[in-house]
Formats: sequence, C-alpha cells, structure tokens
Amino acid sequence: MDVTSSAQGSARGRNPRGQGERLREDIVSVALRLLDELADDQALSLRAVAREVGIAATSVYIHFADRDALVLAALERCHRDLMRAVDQAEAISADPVAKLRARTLLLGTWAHQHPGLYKVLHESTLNQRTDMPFKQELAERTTTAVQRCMDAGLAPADDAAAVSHDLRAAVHGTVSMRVNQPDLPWPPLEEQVERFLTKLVGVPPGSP
Amino acid sequence: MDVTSSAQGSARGRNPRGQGERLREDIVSVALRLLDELADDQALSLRAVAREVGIAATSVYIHFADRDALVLAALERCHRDLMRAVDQAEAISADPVAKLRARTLLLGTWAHQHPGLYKVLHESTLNQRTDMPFKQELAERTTTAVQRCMDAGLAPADDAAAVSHDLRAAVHGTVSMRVNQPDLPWPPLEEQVERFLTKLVGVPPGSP
DNA sequence: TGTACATCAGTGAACGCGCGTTCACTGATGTAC
DNA sequence: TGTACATCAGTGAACGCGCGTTCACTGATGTAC
Repeated sequence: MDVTSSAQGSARGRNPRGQGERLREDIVSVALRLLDELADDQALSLRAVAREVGIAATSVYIHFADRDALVLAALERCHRDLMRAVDQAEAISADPVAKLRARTLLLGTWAHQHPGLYKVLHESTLNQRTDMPFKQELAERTTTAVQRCMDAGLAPADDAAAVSHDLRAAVHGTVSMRVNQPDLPWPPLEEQVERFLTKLVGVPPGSP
Repeated sequence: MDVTSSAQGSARGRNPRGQGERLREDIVSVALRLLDELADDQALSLRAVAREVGIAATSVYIHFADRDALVLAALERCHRDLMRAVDQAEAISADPVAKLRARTLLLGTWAHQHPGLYKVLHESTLNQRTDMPFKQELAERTTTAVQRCMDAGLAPADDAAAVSHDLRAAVHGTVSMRVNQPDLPWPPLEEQVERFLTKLVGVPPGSP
C-alpha cells in the first residue's frame, strides 16, 4: 500500500514560496467536484474537502474564512466557467436565433453533465442565506440574446425582459425536473427547447 | 417559568390506550412544519422533531423505521393535502380552461405559501435517494386537464402529454426561481401563467 | 371480587461519529546586515 | 561569507456539539380466571 498518497491519489507536497495560492485553487477544484457529487451545499464538509485535497482541515482556513466562504468561492468559479462556455457556444454563428438556440441548449447540456452543480447553483439553500449577485449576469445575457432576435426582425417585437424570463423559466423548469428525477423517461431536450423558442419567443421554427 | 411545557408550548400527555397512532400524526405534522422552515430534507433531524413534539427522540422509532421513513411519510401527507387543494380549486368551474387555469394557479400560490415544502417535495436530494411514486399523480392530472381543453375544442389538438409537460416545466421553472430567490423583483405570477397557457397550450386568452 | 399477567405508550442513558473551529506549533526558505 | 531573523506554507491536538440509533427499562391500563 502506498503510504505517501491518501484517498485522492496524488501526493501533495508543500507549495514553493510565493505559490501558496495554488492550494486555494486546489481546494476550490475539489470542492466543486464534491459539490457536483453531493448536489447539496449543506452536505459538503470542510473536512471532506481537506481530506480529498490531502491537507489538514485547518489549512483550509489559510484561504477561506469559513465553510460558507469556500462554497461561495467554488460557485463563483463554477459560474465563471459556465459563462465562458455559453459565450463560446454563442460564438459559433452570427445568426441571432442560432445564437439564442446555442446558448439555451448549452445550459441544458451543461446541467445534464453537472446535475449536482446545477442544483447547488440554482436550488441550494445557500441562495437564501447569501445572495450571489454574479448569477444575474446569466439572466441579463439571455435577455440580450432575445433582444437581438427581436431587433433583427426574427422574433415579434415585445418586452424582451418578460419574454426572456418566460424562456428562462421554461428551460430551468424542464432542466430542474430532469436533474431532480433523472430516472423518469424524459422526452428529448432539443425538441422541447425548440418548442419553447418558437412558442414563447416566436422565432421561426427549425432555422439553422 | 412553566416547567410542565417545553419549547413547543403545549404539554403532551401520554395518549390513552388504543390511541397510540395520534403520536404518529403529531410527529408528521411537526416534521412538515420544520421541513417548510428548513427547506431541506437533509437538514431535518429526528431529534429536532422529537424536541418540538415534546417526546423522547427514541419515541419516534415506535412509528418510523428511521429518519428517512419519517420524511417520506411527511411528504406523502403533504402531497395528499396538495392534491386535495388542487381538486377543490378545479371544482369551482365546469369550463375546462378555467379548470386548467385554476389548477395551475393554485400550484403557484401553494408554492408561494409553502416555499420550503415545495423545495423539499421537488428539489431535495431525497428525490435521488428514494423515488416518490405518488408524485406522478400530479403530472397525470395536469395532462388530463390539458386533454379536456383539447377535447372541448378550446385548445388545438396536439400531444396532450407533451403539451402538459411543457406547461408543467414552465410553471415549475418560474415557481422554482421565485422560491429559490425570493428577494428578486419577480413579475406577477398570474400574467405569466396566462402567457404560458395561451402560448404553450393555445387556450384563448383572458377567458373566464 | 380479587389478582396475576399481558399489552400498550412511551422513556433515559449511552454508543460512536463527523463536524466547524481555535490554538499553539513546525520547519523550510528567503533576506538584511 | 556567515548568521540572525522574518516570512511563508502549512500541521496536530483538542474543544464542544448535535446527530442517528440501540438497549434495557417503566408505569399505566386492560383482561383472563
């Protein structure tokens, strides 16, 4: 049996001088992995994170004030990564409708790949305990994407914020149902998203 | 200071012979109240329930095999009560569209009144750990309500199951967003539900 | 009518566990003189 | 070039807490004879 390494597999040495921030990144990465597995912010223990990183529990306090600060930092990185992925997906086409579709679908597939993180980000009780202002960016960008479709005449002119909210609600709803009851036989997400886009936003059906 | 009563206020005496089941109902009631406050099934402790009921923690085991069995029993009663409320709301009118609207709105207002229970019922990790077959009834009845509108010619004939799923997803989505971030300025639920009914189901707008 | 016994509705002490957090500490590496 | 000192990146023991669950038990009430 390998004595030099613990549960997480790779042995951790002390970081060189000036590189103490590396540990912070490692802690956040492990926290994100565990949060995705647990699908519940309250279930994540600081000690479990430390154990998995391969450090003493007390070392977490070098970088984070307390458990909640750690979870919040993890969710902030999670959100940043997600935003970048959405931006990339949108960039594949210049067509406003294709952009809106790509962004919407990416959110759906990301949730499918990271159901636990999706739940923690949008449904954990941390939302009640502290507010996460960064989350608003996602909503604003969807409204921008909807507005683009209207401006280009590809969707009937309307209150973009209201339409965007309807679309986000519908997509969040089906994604939430799929994430929370993964064993039920759900219809294909693509077709449902297409219906939401045509019925709620009013974009032409089946455009590229 | 009143020594005869504990935190919950009313002193509890032993139930008379043959009435041992009363305690079971009391435990479930308290569990529901705490679940609504906590909004998280994992956060509910058997000991907290016992404390609040005014009994020894061990007494819970007389009626429930373990903590999860208690939570499941509570959610089953919660669901039963909710179903009855929905049925009552539907009964106020004979018009299929009014019925569908009433049922949909009641689910929304119920969630607003019991945000914690809504979360536990639909978003808690208990959904992953055990399945709750009774929940399917709610979905089926919505599909029935949609089908009625189609049969009466009040909505375009379509796949009622798919339309029902779209409607439930949209409503669950906006309710979930409102419940999880209660401090954000949400637009009126009635108007949004009306949009979902007209755009997703295709019922005539503003009918009584 | 009396009494032994069964049943019922609970109780109290104890178990081992993992948790968040505090505290004083270690030992390697750089820096001022 | 040597050495005292500061800084950095962490550690280990300990705290008190609430938890789920097990176990042997109590004391009131009904029932058979």
